[in-house]
Amino acid sequence: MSVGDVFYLTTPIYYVNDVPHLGHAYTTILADAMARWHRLRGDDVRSLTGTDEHGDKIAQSAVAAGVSAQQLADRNSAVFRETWQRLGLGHDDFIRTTEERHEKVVTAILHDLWEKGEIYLGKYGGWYCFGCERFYTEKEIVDGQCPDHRRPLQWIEEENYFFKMSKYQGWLIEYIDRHPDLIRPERYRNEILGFLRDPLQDLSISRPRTRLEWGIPLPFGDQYVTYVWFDALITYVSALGGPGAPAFEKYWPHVHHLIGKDILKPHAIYWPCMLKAAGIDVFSHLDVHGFWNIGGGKMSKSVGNVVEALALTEKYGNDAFRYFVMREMVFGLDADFSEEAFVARLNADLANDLGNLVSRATTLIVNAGGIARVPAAAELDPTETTIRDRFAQMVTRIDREMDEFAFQRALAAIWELIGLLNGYVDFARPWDLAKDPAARPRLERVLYVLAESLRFLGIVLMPFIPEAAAKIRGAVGATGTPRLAEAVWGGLGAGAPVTRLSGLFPRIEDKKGAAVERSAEAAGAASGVERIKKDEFARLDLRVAHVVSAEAVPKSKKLLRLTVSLGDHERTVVAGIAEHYAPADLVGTKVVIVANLEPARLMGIESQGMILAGSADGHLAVLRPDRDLPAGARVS
RNA sequence: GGCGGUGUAGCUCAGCGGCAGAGCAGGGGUCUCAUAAGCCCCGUGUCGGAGGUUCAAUUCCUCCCACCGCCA
Repeated sequence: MSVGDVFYLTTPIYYVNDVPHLGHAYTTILADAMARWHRLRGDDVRSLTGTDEHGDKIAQSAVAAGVSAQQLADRNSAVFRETWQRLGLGHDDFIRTTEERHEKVVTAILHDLWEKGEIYLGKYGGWYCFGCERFYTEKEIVDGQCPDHRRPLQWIEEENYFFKMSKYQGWLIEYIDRHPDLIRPERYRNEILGFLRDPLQDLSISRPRTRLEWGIPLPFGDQYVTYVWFDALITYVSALGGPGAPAFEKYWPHVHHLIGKDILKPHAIYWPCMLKAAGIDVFSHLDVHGFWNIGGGKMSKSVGNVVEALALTEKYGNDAFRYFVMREMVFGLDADFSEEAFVARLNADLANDLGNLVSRATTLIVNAGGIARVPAAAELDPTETTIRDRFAQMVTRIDREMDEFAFQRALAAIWELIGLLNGYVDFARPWDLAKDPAARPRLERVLYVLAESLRFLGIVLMPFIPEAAAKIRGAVGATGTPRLAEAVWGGLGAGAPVTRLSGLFPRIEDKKGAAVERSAEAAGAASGVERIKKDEFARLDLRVAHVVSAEAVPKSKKLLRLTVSLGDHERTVVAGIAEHYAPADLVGTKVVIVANLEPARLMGIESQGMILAGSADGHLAVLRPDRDLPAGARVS
């Protein structure tokens, strides 16, 4: 790529039936860093994020919450917006699928496709559960019944509009073949090519209003609304004003879609076919990242997980969080997220290497009374010319790595320089030079190399850790918005006002805590029980629940299916107590449940919680409050 | 079941035909400007297993095992 390029980057348009979690944050952080990198280069950048707000799930959640779909969407969309703000993540545009500017473009594209004969009315048949308001596949069905409601399913044939996607199969395979870097990394490209070896089906793009009102009406069939995926993908285009709009003409030819691997198929298959049919150029790149596993380490033992990951930003700062997710994960692959790994990175890379370098360099300069002059290139010794040359090579390398979304390698390149500079300080020994008046010229040269290095680092670090980068630039007297063009050796003037900058990234000293933890683990190993802190216990949401109904789960000896009330709502809980309690023993009584347990599927039934019971020698007793408490009362 | 991927030092991974590498962790040494940070030194590990191709295989091929992904 060359400087001054146009760059359009999109994150997925996040579905608002969920709160922002680590996965959303990761994508948005990458997008922010990538956009900052291109701005630094001097490119004409536009970045987009937003929220996807139509569809079944939103409509259902709204009913459950007792608000309108629009109200729910407004509320949840705002949560995303606020989260990005809190994490310091910017974007040029935030689009919502419920906005008029979007609906207009969707309607226009649908109309166009209908006129071109790309859409037809067809019949679809499937097993439908009126309780769940959804179709089930043959595999999901248990004994011909809905796995959730245990009610007979009905075979429904309904008419829907279909997009003639199948006819684009051959074209798409050829297109992907001819554009090796369309889908990156390669593993996902191969996955899509593998998928395309089987026949492609036409895509249902409508839902009848008898089932779902919450969507964009089809312009050619007012009994229907548009299927969410068809609607949501078009945001990438509608945010630019749609085909023909000035922003569209400028930015669309340079679009990069950044997504997680979970939404690969709609982006790599539906979307290019839709674009082709609509006569719009296919996006230039689809960049696919992996998942964070929150499994290993401390967090798995705790109840919370995803939310805790975001809480680390509050604890350690946005920059540290950004740095960790970009440095730890190889773009495209999965990685493990744990507080231990986070703290290890923070201490080793940010505190020991970078923070300490900044601290010692600025202290040395300030102690020596500042830097007095800019040395001529000829005065540099071999170590210093190496540093100068390595900085130049580093810029080229970051550019290359960022072109491939290889954030981890771009950061590794910067940290190689940081290591080199720490070595240079030890080698040059400016504290000794300061004791010898005759060594003053040499001292000034060394300090200049350090100050200039910090200025350089302050520029290239900006996309990755913007707050720290600004502080570093400030410490060597650089102001304003940095540009990559300034990342040229020798840019720092004579007598630049250097100020001491210490504690940029304080070390996380948790030795005491770690020791306590180890001894607790040792004690736990002896007794078979691990000790936990009080706040860990507090993460359990224990509630008094009123048992509304109970029934044995068919074909299971142990399981009872209970419907319990928590006062403001009811939920289904599956308990392995059928050998000890008859359903009638429980109905009408109050029990204690773990209310924030991750839902689990038992015998095809989703259990949203766990009943507390004690057991010994084969006897089992359900815990019940010995005085009356209202359903929903908190237990602590 | 089909297709694909991965398996390399305690951990995370790079290398992908020519004497086994990095970072972290661990051990030893050293400086004192610095955030008890830095710097230097220390790694024979059946490169998952078994065959094969080759002058030479961690690297290519076949089979097997384990894990993962996509599809059914």
